[in-house]
Amino acid sequence: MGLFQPDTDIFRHRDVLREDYQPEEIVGRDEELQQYISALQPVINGDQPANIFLYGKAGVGKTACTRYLLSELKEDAAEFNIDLTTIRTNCEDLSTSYQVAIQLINELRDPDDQLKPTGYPQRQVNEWLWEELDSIGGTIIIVFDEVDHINDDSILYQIPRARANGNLENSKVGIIGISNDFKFRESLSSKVQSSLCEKELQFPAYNANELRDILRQRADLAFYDDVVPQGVIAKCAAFGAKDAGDARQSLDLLMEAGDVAVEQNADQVTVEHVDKARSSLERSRIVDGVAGLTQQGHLVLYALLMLHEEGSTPIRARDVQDRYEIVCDRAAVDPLVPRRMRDHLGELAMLGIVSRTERNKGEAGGRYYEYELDTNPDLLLEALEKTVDMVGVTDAIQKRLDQSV
DNA sequence: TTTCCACAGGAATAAAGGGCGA
DNA sequence: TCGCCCTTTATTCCTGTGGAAA
Repeated sequence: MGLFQPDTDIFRHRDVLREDYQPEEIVGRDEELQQYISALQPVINGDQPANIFLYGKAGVGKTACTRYLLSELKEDAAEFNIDLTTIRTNCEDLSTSYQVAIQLINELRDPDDQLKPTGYPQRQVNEWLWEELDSIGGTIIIVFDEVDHINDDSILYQIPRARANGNLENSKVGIIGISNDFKFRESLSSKVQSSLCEKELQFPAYNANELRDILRQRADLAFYDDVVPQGVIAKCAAFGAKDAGDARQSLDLLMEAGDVAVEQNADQVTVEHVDKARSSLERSRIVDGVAGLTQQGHLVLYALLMLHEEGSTPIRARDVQDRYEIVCDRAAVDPLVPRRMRDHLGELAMLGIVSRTERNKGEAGGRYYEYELDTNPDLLLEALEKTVDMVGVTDAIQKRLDQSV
């Protein structure tokens, strides 16, 4: 027998479980779809499209509904001879309006006429953007997914106003902004709020029943018959429901569980596979999170890890600072000021690596956060050691620690 | 009810770094 | 190469905040 042989085939169409799969039918979002349809109605009437703002936690179907409705809208628009173009931009890796504009231009331009991500004057970039948009003509809907990643909102202001400001003549542009962050709306300047948030749709979290329906629908397409028992569906649904009614998490888990089953040559996915999948997803989440940190982020995490091992957590930022400065000293790196160190702690909290609890001791001690690890420390250490720039640092710290013992 | 603690986190700004056109 | 432009990381300064204590 050769080195390679086909896996046991329990997957019919594995891609059905992927994030970018577009289901033919949306489950459990009837009410939201109705509201969404009426918000998009002006397009079919040939009017200027409304700007729509969608918010709701991760994995509650905002993107899926948008994709689904826009493809329906395109078909219907064609029927009524309406010239409709839709552009989707994920702002996940874009932090400024400048980058967003470049990304949009590149999406509209030929692949051999692309802009580099930096180096042009802002005004020039804007002019190019209006040129590209105006040359399309008709109705244009631009979807900004994860719009909260953009730190300045100037593009969200400029695009809806472009026609009024004389930058566009042939095209009617509408924006759909999608965000996980409820506070994002508040953080927008009032002029953007009034234009972008003409229509607001809120997507509530899925409950466990809706999650089960979604998982069942996808599992029936993704796997062969009788491969996924109801107990597995229920377990994956419970996992998503526990966190935030997150369908994406549940689907990822189901796919990973399927992969585990394939690896083990099983002909059914079992609850044990789900457990294994869960820890493997957790592991890669941590490893990726840690790998994305800067060296200073690693040092802060390392300091917190040491404190955790000593049983000193939960701990307030200023006490972390003391240890952090020692770590920096041993690693021969200049320590950051407390304000900046707190930013790194906040970033760790955002990644879910550490958790923090607000404390308030009033006049006696003021208001502050206490931080503690929210992750398996062994996993963290493993992730830290995997990270290139930490290799030398952890070794150096370890060596000096050994010496000082 | 007012005061006040001690940090949270926003804003302004600087410095370093990297890509661009000319 | 130079000057310009944007990004990232960091510093400094400052206002906001919630609840125990006065």
